[in-house]
Amino acid sequence: MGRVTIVDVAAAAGVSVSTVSKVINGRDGIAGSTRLRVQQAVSELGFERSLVARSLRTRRTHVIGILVAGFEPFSAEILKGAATALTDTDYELLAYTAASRGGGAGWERRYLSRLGALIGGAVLVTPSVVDADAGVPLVTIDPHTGPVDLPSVSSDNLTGAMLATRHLIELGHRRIGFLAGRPDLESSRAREAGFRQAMADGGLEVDPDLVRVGDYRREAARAPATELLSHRSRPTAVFAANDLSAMGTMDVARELGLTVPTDLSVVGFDDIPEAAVTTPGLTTVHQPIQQLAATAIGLLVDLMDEMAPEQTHVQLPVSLVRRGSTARALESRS
Amino acid sequence: MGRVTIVDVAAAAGVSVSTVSKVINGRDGIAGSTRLRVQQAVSELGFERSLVARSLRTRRTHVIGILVAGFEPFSAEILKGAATALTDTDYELLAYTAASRGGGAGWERRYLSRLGALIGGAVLVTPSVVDADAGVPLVTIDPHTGPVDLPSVSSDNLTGAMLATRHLIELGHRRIGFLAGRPDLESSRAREAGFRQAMADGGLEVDPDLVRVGDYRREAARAPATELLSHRSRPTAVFAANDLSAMGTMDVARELGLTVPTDLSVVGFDDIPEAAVTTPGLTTVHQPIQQLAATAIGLLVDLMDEMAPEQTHVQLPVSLVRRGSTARALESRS
DNA sequence: ATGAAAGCGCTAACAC
DNA sequence: GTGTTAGCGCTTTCAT
Repeated sequence: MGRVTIVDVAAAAGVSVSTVSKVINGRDGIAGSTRLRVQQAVSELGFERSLVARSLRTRRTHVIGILVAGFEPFSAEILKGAATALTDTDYELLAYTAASRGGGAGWERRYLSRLGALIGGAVLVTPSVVDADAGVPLVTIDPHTGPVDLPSVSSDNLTGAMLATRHLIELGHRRIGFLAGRPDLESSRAREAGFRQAMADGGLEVDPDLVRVGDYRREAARAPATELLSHRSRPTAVFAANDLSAMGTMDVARELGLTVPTDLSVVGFDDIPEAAVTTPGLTTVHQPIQQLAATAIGLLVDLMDEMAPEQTHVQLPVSLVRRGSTARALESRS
Repeated sequence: MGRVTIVDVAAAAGVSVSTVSKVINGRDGIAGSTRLRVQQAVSELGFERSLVARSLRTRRTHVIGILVAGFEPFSAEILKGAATALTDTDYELLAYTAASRGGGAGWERRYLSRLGALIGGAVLVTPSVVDADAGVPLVTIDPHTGPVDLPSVSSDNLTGAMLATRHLIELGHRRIGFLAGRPDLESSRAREAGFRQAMADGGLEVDPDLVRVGDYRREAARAPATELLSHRSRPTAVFAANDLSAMGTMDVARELGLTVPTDLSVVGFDDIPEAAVTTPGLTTVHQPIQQLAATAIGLLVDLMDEMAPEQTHVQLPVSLVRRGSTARALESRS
């Protein structure tokens, strides 16, 4: 038998659909006996109301959308953090992404339109462009650089990048390459700024030839990493703007016959779980990704409850995690 | 301005909504000039059709649902695998879960009802009870034990458990505890069977006191693990039915002042990325989780295209990954 | 080639 | 206390 609808329940209980609707929504003004009859019909038929039909009609659901450009390690951590933050609440979580790579530019707006009122609010993960109004409360994680000023949660990317770069400098590296991330994101800019500042602080200059742009994906890092590593005077260390790019760089290094960390030190950013599994383990800047998510969920829930959150731009601290992918620079070794 | 609907587009283009609908759905029987005018209106207004309204009307969407009991490491890997498998197709991916713990019994059916035709098919991850018919094609990953026979994808759990147990036996362990998983899942039963068989093969008997039941969650492992480890004659090794339980066991061991692997060896199952990050790293049975997902997606897409998949029950191979959480048994050490 | 109208499952006025 | 009705945004006959 097909899906059971409110009409079936009404028929079974011998009442009208609006009565059923009132019962399942806990409205009052319903005789106790009627309520009972309806409830019985509901459980007998195993009725569950359609989120779709309901959201088409009302302007609010209890579903939180997490909109991401793709399911990769970073967003997966976000999902875990969001779920944990929502444990034992009655919210439901809906993560959405187009399968096609990155969803294309402006995916956030498209997803939001497509989902409509299905979700009562959304967390946008690394969004590029969003026009402020979507009809539902929005919170961003690691957002783009730009004019629209949505509540946001991010890490202290500047400090993180300085930590990573300084670590390399302390190991004696002088020629340090930088593999940047998605240029549209604030995080990416901050990481580049941190890199440059730490280099300047260390009295080193940045060779423009040793700066390349990736887009945070492992595969996309291959081309720029290859350029970096086949440079006639190649760097002895590379700071990649995220772990996936760093892993891509290590892939390329291996193919080029370079040993990490002997011939090349590599530092990433994020500290996704995968970073510990590479060989050698990846030295990286730890971002509290799950906390980022929990914080975003906190802000969003406040917004959905029509409470003004206390802060609308939250920045969380980062730290350096040393693993096996970095070592003293060759020339400075005994 | 509120969300732009098909009505707005129709008004802007000076045509009826049905004409707009035909254009955006590529139906023919539309004058070229009209089509152009509509398309222009669509892009000018940034119109994106509502998945919700559409799915209410039609009986099929291009959205694949991944229904999970929660976003934890295993399901996160599934998501990554599914996304990778669908790269550059025009499917969209929607992962859904209730925030409340586990979603309650029968969550699969509830989610399915709530989502209705919003999704054109679904992958059910570790489902307990599903009545076959949901109106859309369904594929399960690591399903329950029971009568309903949906297409399924799982790992060779029996062999995996034997591998893990045999490894412990080879290290000289004799008192080996087992921390089982969700009893409703086929995987859990198979892992227990594998454990028992390997024990028997090794000429060891299973002490019923050393078998406890968890439910695959880290926190839920605390109680049974505590019982196991505070047993008067405690085991020198524990095989936990999944990594999260194994990590919970290590948590308890630490609190009890036991050092892993010196005082206690621990083996898990799954090889989630987190397993490599524990201290010491967790020895575990590697399951190709992302491949499980890719396989399930393959079956589902066939079903959605109304093609009969070649096989409906797929089992993937596993392997043992040795890390730091296992060592020779104390009594057998020099 | 185009439009009017019905209807998907539900909720919310408003009537009785 | 309960039922009737309109309508959310869309697709789809069926007229015109």
